Amino acid sequence: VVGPSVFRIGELSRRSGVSPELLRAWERRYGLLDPTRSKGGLRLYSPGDLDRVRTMQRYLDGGMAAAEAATLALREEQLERDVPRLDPESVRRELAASVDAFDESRAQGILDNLLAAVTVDTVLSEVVMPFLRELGDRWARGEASVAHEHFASSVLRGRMLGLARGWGRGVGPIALVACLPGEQHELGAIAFALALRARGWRIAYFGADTPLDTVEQAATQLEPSLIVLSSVSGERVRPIADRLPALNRRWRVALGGGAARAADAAGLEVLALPGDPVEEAERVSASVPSATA
Amino acid sequence: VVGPSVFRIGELSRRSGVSPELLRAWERRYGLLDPTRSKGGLRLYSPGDLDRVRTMQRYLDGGMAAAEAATLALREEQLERDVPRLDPESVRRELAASVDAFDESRAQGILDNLLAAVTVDTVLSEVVMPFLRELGDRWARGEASVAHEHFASSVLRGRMLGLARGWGRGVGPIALVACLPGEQHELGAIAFALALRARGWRIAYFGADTPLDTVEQAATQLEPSLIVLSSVSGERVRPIADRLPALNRRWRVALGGGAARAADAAGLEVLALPGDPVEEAERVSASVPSATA
Amino acid sequence: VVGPSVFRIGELSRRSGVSPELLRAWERRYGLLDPTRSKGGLRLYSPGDLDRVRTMQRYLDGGMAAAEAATLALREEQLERDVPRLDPESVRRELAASVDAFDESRAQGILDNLLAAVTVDTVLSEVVMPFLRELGDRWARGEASVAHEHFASSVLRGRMLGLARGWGRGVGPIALVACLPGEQHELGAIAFALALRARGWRIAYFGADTPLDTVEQAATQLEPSLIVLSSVSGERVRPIADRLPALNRRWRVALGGGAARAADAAGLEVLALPGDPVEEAERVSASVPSATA
DNA sequence: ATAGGTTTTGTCAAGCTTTTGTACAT
DNA sequence: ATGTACAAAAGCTTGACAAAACCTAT
Repeated sequence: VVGPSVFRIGELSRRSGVSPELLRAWERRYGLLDPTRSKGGLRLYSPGDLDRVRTMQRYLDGGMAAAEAATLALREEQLERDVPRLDPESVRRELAASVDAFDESRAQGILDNLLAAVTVDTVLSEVVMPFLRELGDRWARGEASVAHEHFASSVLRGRMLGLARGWGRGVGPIALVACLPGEQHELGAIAFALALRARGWRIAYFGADTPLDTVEQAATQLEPSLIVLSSVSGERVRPIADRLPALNRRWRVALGGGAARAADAAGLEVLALPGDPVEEAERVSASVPSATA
Repeated sequence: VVGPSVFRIGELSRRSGVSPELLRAWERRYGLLDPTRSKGGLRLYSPGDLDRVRTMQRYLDGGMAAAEAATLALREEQLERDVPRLDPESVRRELAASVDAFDESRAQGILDNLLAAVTVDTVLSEVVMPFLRELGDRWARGEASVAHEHFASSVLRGRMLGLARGWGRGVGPIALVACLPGEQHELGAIAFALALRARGWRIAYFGADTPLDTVEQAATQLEPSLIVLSSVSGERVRPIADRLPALNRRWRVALGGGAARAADAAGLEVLALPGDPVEEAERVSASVPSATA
Repeated sequence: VVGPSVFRIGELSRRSGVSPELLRAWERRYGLLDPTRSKGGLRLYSPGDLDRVRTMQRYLDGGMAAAEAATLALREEQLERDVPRLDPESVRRELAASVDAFDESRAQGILDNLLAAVTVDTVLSEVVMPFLRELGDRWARGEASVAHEHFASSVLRGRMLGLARGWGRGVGPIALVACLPGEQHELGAIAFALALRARGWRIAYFGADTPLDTVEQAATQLEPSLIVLSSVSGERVRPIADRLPALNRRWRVALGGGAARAADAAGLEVLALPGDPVEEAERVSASVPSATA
């Protein structure tokens, strides 16, 4: 991430304007730099090291004392000058770190920055969904606890529902979104609903563990253009498989997440949305006639 | 959120103009500051501490005794932290205070809190639009400067255009939104467009000072369900009044803001939207047939 | 023009300007060259070897020591790689296509991808600014309409102001950024401000068409380390030329864009920033040593 | 506000090693 | 052409020092 180690101390000094002695002092005292060494023991610095020295200089110019300047230079994020940007990989890593520390305000800050820089679609498909997958994997490997998973999903759920505010309003086609009976994981469903909303749909959202009767009753009243039922695990499908055809006759029914794969396997005729919520939303949305005035 | 502890007492003194001895006295006597310490025992202050000192100075300048000033400075911070107030009145007051101080970051924070709690519609009609009106009034009374108006509208515009991201996507009816030729104030137009977006419309936005030829050309390409032309002042209407009927024959044309009142007066047959952007958007949207699947 | 495809050490020396002894030393010490041999044992070099020697020389001139220069010359490809493959040309073409179609959502998608791949600096100087220039050219040639220009600048402005969120926060030096009276094009000013932000500055931004009184008043309150006034056209400078010296005495004033060239021509003593916003920001930032509060 | 002591930080020096261009002998 | 030698330039480590900035307590 920092580039090859190519400068000796003299060159770093020339480029930064900091004397070699001082560079060594900063290394020794604050660990500002950690150069690799040549075979003979000479320090070798990378372009990233040069950046770090310059950052340090900026803080010094700003009136900070060396020790504090160095601390800040070492953890760039703290200093709140972070330009929002999206490197999905590192954002996910940061998000993971904040979840590990149960640091909600940091997590919110990361999401704030992200949303300031980039569309909701991209946040969902490049950060949120991959992050959830990774968290699941880490949990499976025993590296993350149930507590972490709970924490992460409550933070993300709150944030996404914040974005969702008002999503039932308007003139677009209506999608009724719910999780299958027994299913507690809502995030996939919410992400899908948000992506539809970004495409002008109106959303009626029913959350986790929704009985089919509820769905049917609501649908009778709302006459949605699409009913989306979601579950992570495919096992939620079997218990209600015999009721889906009736539902599907009357409305257009789609299954999302693990349920989609199970439905495919079971030969159900419903629309399957097994993939990334944003992509599937795009696909579904493209297949619906557009509104006219 | 006070930030990292990075200033030694000398720097805090330089930035606040309060001597180090006095800063130490305030700490000892009133507990105004509670700096962390370096390994060697030096005081380390955060940017938040600097704010507190400045608040203290404000009270002192106001003629208050040091003890009282300190108590108030401490209490004020307490209040800011505890009360995530949603009372529109006080939110507008806070927003005004942050604009008076040209404090972008505080203004953003207020808007963050607001948007986390409340729909975009509400933010627009309860806070942003009234705030702009008040700012205009204060300006007319000589209490606010052009500088404040410029600053405020930059911040709000950025924020609202942030919310706008992706508003061209989807399946809803298309609204072409622009400001009349010569009109530089975009905020009303953006607010209206956002409110339409919240109702599922697709937006094509062309910004300030848009020539009618431009509008016509874009409309030919996009075939919008509605063309919205906005201006604060009614004077922008006369120069183009003779061209509106032709436009209105081919598409549905609406005028917003001051332009609406002027158009009414001039007996133009276009749709007039003189009121609050959100209400007008609701009205317009209700009158357009909804999309069906 | 094409020389022999192999040459002996004397010829390589003449062409590269490196003494034969040194060439042999580089071969022995760093394995920089691996010449074939003539029947009699003479070294035979290829044109590729000459390239490698020249590369080595480039690095040496760049201040690197011989061992490092050689290592880099040997894995040239490795180094090129760390510029993430981004073809600015084609991105700009795509952007142009989406603007031609007034397709906001596609434009946002392109920008999302871009921000995921490279820094804000790069987006500005490789894509946004060149794109705007091209759009201007296409407009001059009658290939793009005012509608397209309006549309594009709305989208880009929203995006850039999104990235701007929080740019007033922090501890860096303050830059007051505004467009000259009469100037409506803000994108250059915003780009410059973003580039400064990425270098640790705090930004107070006042937008298009800002009266000098406004600037002065805000400056009195903020005491910025730099005042940046921008305009595309040089004509905005004359009307206010007589007021600049007074401003410049009290604060450090810079003119950006077309205004910079006009100011130079008029013999004004202010700092001129005629070039690419990112480069100029780098230059300014290096030359303004300290923030004072 | 002052006095007397401590911490922080940039700089310097001594003594030794590594690196590298050039020179020379075979 | 090869191998060795050499000396200047640039680095390394350890240790020390003094000015500036801070501390506490009176």
